[in-house]
Amino acid sequence: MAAARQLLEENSIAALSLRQVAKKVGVSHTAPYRHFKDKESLLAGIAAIGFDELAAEISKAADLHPGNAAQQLLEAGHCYMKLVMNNPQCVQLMFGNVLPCDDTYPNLRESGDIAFDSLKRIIEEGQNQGAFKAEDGELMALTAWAGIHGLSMLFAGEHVEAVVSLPAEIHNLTTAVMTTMLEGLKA
Amino acid sequence: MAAARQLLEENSIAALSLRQVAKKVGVSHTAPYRHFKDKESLLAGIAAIGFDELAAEISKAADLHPGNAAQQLLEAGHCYMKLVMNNPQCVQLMFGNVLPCDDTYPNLRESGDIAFDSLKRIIEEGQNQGAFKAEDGELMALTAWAGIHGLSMLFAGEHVEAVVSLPAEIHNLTTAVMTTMLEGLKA
DNA sequence: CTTTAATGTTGACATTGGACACATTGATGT
DNA sequence: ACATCAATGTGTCCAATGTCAACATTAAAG
Repeated sequence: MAAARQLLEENSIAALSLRQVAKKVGVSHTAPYRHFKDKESLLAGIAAIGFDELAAEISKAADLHPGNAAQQLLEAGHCYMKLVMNNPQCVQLMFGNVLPCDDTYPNLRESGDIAFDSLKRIIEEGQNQGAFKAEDGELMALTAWAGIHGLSMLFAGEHVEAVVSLPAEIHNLTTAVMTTMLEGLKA
Repeated sequence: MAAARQLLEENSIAALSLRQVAKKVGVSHTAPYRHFKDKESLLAGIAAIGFDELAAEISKAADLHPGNAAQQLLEAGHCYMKLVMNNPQCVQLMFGNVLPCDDTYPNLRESGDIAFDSLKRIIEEGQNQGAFKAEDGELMALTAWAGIHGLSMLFAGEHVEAVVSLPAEIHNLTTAVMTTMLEGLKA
């Protein structure tokens, strides 16, 4: 899976072939089928790891700023952005319509839910602190998720002017956009 | 291209083959190469059409509510969401990292810019009306774009609970999320 | 020492993207 | 009327790929 992930990021998602992975690992071209039913199954495994890393990053961001939900959310946004920029192809796998989102891969769905929960915890903590308005927490978490997600996807897809390709610039822009979005969440 | 687009939405983006398209149109499997250099080139053409339709939808939404920028933005969001839900695979093509975003396909980039401009016009009109705060319009447009984009991508990827699959539910949820995001843009 | 599950190997097959040489055809200039 | 030529389509061929089936190895378990 490590080899597959590396090859995935080196080339595009469509260009990843099981045979390449097998060759990189140094086994025959059908050996991967002993570990993964499908090509899709391997991809689902990689995507699940991506969600796990995302959840870990968000939780870590929350721990960094105890008692300050707005700061936690901002920090989580920066982590989200960083992860997307560093693993664009993997993110494509996680959020693109490449994999079925039904219960074909229970691990995948579960990992995704855990990541969303870690974000929801930040929102709820902010509500308890009185920093965020006391509306439907799920809905507010979805709003925050959508904002960060959309921004990072636009960046990863290079749909923002190429001027803003320096990490520092991205950081500033992320802060600006998220600050605006935070306005709507505050109490 | 129409046949290709239909096949694209019927199956996944990876499953689309030029040969299928050729068969559907009733020509030999190499005939498409007279019109498109590449498979990628055909996909780029489809993606460009997608951006054109998006731009048209946003402009139409703006015309629907003259003088009310907030309402225009909300309407544009609903159009965006509708378009994404109706053409998920095409959107995948437009925003996924499938196609190179440099100047390999000038039409593609241009169509994308036009769509973004149509959104930016709404923001600027809102600023002129005094409805939106008078900060960097480009940045505010990016914020709005990110929010709508993220939300619709999450929906299209079925990352939101399956309970919310009815069109009416989606409409309500979109309104709720966008209303929250609008807060940060208002004067 | 046998059994068995895990893992790997070889070989085959269909599908696909793409290159190439060749045929058809319709408009154009003489 | 006739030659020219660009646009379009056709058939053939090849390499890469996903997947399957039959067979080999090997290490743990009884």
